Amino acid sequence: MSVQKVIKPTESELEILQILWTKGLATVREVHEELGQTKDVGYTTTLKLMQIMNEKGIVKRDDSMRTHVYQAAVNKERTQKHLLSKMIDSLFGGSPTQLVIQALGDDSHHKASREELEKIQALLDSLKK
Amino acid sequence: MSVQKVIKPTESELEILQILWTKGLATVREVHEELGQTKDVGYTTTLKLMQIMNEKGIVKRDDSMRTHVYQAAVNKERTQKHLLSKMIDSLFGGSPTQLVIQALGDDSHHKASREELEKIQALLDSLKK
DNA sequence: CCGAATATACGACTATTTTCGTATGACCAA
DNA sequence: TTGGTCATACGAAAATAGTCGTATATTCGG
Repeated sequence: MSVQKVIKPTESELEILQILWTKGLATVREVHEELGQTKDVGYTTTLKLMQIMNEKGIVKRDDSMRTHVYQAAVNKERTQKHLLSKMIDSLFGGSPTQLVIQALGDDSHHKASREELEKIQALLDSLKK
Repeated sequence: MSVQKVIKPTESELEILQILWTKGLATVREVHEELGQTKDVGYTTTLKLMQIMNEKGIVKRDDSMRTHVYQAAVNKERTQKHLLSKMIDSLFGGSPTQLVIQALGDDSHHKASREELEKIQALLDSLKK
C-alpha cells in the first residue's frame, strides 16, 4: 500500500477536489463548468490548475484520449482529517475538543439535528469504551 | 456595536493570534519566543508580521513605550466560528456532524482524552434536552 | 477539404505571503 | 561616554498561488 504523501491542497485545489470527489471522473471542461457556478475564471486557468495538481499527484488522469479524464488521487476522508488537524493546531491550540465544541455550538447556519446528535453520541460511546 | 470586518488571517497570522489569545498582552519578543518552539524564523520576520497585522487591524498595539505591546483585535470565538463555518461548507458538505466525526476519529496526533470526551458528552447532553 | 470549436501545453505576469538584511535609535552597564 | 544589546522601521527578495494569452493539435460538420 502506497504511502500517501502529505497533501496540502490550496484553496483552489480544494474546490476542484470537491468536484472530483463528487463526480468521480471528470474532464477539465466539466470541472470548469461546475466551478463557474460559484466563481468566474478562464478555462485555461482551471486547466492549468488541474495540470499542476496532476504533477503534484493530487489527481490522476487518463490521457489516452484527446480529452483527458481526471479523478482525485487523494482520499477524501484522509484529506479532511489532515486539514482538520491543521486547523486544530493553528486555531484551537491543538485541542480537538475545543473545535468540536465550537462546531456543535449554536450556529444559525449549521445546526446539528437530533438525528445527527445521536450519531455523534454513538461515536462518543464507542470512543469511551 | 462595531461590525467586525470579515477576517481572513493567513496561516502565520493565525499562529500569532493563537499566542495573543492565550497571553492577552505580549511583546514581539514574547510572541517570537513562543513561536520558536514550533518553527524557526528570524525575529524580524515575526516583527514584520505583527506590524502588518497591526495595519490590517487584526491586532492592536500600545506603542507608547519603546517596546510595543500587542494584543489581538479580533475575537477568538468569532474567528474560530467563522473559519470553522467556512470549512464545514467547503469540506464537509455543510454538515457539522461530519466534521465532528472526523475530528473525533482516531488521530495519532490529536487524540481526545477521556476527560475531553466527558466534556463533549456534557455538551451533547445539554444540546439533546 | 476547410474553418470553427475545442483540447492541451506552456510560459509569463500578477498578487499575496513569508522571509530577512540593514538602518537607525534607545537603553544600559561598566 | 561608549560599546553591546535590543527595539522598531522598512525595503525588497523569495516562495507560493492564481491568472491568462498564445501556440498548436485534434475533431467535426458541412
